[in-house]
Amino acid sequence: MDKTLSVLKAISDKNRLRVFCALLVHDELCACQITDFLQVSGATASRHLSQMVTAGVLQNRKQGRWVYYRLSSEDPSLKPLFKWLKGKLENSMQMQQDLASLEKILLIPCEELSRKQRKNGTCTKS
Amino acid sequence: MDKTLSVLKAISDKNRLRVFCALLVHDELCACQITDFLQVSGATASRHLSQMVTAGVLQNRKQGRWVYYRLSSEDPSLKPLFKWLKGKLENSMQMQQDLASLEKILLIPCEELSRKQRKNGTCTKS
DNA sequence: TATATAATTAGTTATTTGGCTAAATAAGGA
DNA sequence: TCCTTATTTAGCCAAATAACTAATTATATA
Repeated sequence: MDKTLSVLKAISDKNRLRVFCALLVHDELCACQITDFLQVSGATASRHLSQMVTAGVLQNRKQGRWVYYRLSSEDPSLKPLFKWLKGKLENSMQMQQDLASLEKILLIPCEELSRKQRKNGTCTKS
Repeated sequence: MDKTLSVLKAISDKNRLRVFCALLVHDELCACQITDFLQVSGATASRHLSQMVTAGVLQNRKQGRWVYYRLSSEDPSLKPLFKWLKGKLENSMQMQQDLASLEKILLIPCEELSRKQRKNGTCTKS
């Protein structure tokens, strides 16, 4: 039950659920892209991501200085949950807005995103 | 997304998930039975229950002074989630212990449970 | 090797949450 | 009607959580 609880907790926060949604559509996203998308500090994004990894919802891989996250395929028993969430969320307003803003973010190279984040301290609009 | 989030939050607390499990097995339980089973104050149990009702996870019916709770059948889109949870939880240690303790609780008439709860102030073991 | 930098961890603070007791509400029965 | 009582609501407090900034870690490159 505790394992299941940690999975549920990992997706029952708005920002974490937004990350989950984003990864339903875009197989893999870099930490800096997720940071920009959520409009929170890099540290905050990192903590959310690591909680999701610990719960087994996400997995990550490090490539150079960049860390890429994707939905975990480790535990097949999560599949039905993921599928259910996809059905529930794919037509939500929030998700559509998020996907639109992601499209723009993905056009910007990671270097530039990171530079912007460094400059702004915390992430701000545009 | 907010609706889905409230469903997820409604089941991502240990005590609320335990109530959910109990109702997977026992179609309907009285508030006082749930209170005794969770070993928390009646007020606390009531708050958890009402959160689950608000989220659409449970429904209730009042019969005289007693209020009975069951899993909601209002929203069919929740079915797959419930089914998934059932599969994940039905063999958990916690659930087995809870079901065993529920068996004993169900032997006691509600009047007696309530009397005990009133006496103890907060609920205590045995 | 030294510097720059993406990400994470530590430390702090504000908010949310879950618990309690006490008071209020609602329903049955004398 | 008045009293009892099952449940809920209100008000409070402690613990958990999510946010930030600053410090640390790990990696690429000059």
